Amino acid sequence: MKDEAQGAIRAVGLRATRQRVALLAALLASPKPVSAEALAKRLDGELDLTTAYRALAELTQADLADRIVLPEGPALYEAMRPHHHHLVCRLCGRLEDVSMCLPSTLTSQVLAKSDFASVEDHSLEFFGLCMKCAKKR
Amino acid sequence: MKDEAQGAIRAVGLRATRQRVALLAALLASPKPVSAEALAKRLDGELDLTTAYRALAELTQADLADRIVLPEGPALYEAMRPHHHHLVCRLCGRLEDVSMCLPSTLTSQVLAKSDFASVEDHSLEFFGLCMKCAKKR
DNA sequence: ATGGTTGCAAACAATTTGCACCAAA
DNA sequence: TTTGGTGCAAATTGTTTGCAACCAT
Repeated sequence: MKDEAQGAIRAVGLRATRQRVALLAALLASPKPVSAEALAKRLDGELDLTTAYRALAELTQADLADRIVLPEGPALYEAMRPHHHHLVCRLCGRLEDVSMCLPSTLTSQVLAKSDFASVEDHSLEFFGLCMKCAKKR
Repeated sequence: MKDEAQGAIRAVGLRATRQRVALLAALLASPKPVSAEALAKRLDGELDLTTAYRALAELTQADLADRIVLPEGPALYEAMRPHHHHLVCRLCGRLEDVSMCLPSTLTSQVLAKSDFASVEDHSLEFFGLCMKCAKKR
């Protein structure tokens, strides 16, 4: 796991410091997106929260990590995986992966109708109620 | 404009205070989404920034305003209009409306494949380069 | 060796909260 | 009149920056 992290970091031209390797390894090991604070806490003593923010910014720029911004709370990070989206419970925040994506025709229609030169990316999150929270109502 | 704002506020069961009416009127008058701070500044003396935040939260809950959270910078607000999305320039932040939306079949597929009880809403923003910024490269 | 990287403290940005005063219904 | 709303100041939360010590290459 650490080896994979180390290789990936070197591959994008970054120095493989102890902290960055530990961070990416933790990210790869995490089944769910996590906040910078949670990562720093999980790796208590191995890296400072400031370093976590700096490293996450680098990994995100290098496309080794993905940064998810939700309407509430801190940004969440996950190791880069095939393009996907999320479904978030409005009440408890529970988060599930969504593999489906926009039809590519939609993106080209958006570009065609716009005054933009290019449309390169999008963010798409779904909001609803998870089973548990739906039952409580 | 103020009358429209006052009526709308009363219609959702909120008190039509001077500040709330001014805020919603400003929101209705604004062609583009604006931050709470920009609104408070625009209405300098008419309402405090704190009040702006409080009022915007109420209007948003009452579906009179929409809150847009982008990956950077403060949340932006706009008077509620028919459901739509945005296209944001990665370099200058220029923001354009997108009237197109997800095919409804996509949302039901997402629900079907998930462990959720319902999918009620989504956020969808597109990112690209506006004409001006594309030329500068 | 040396230039990028780290940790700590301090700054910052966006937003929220507490509380005494004020105003809409 | 009374219940909720407002402004101001202060607290919180999330994130960034400055800088001396440090370590990967």
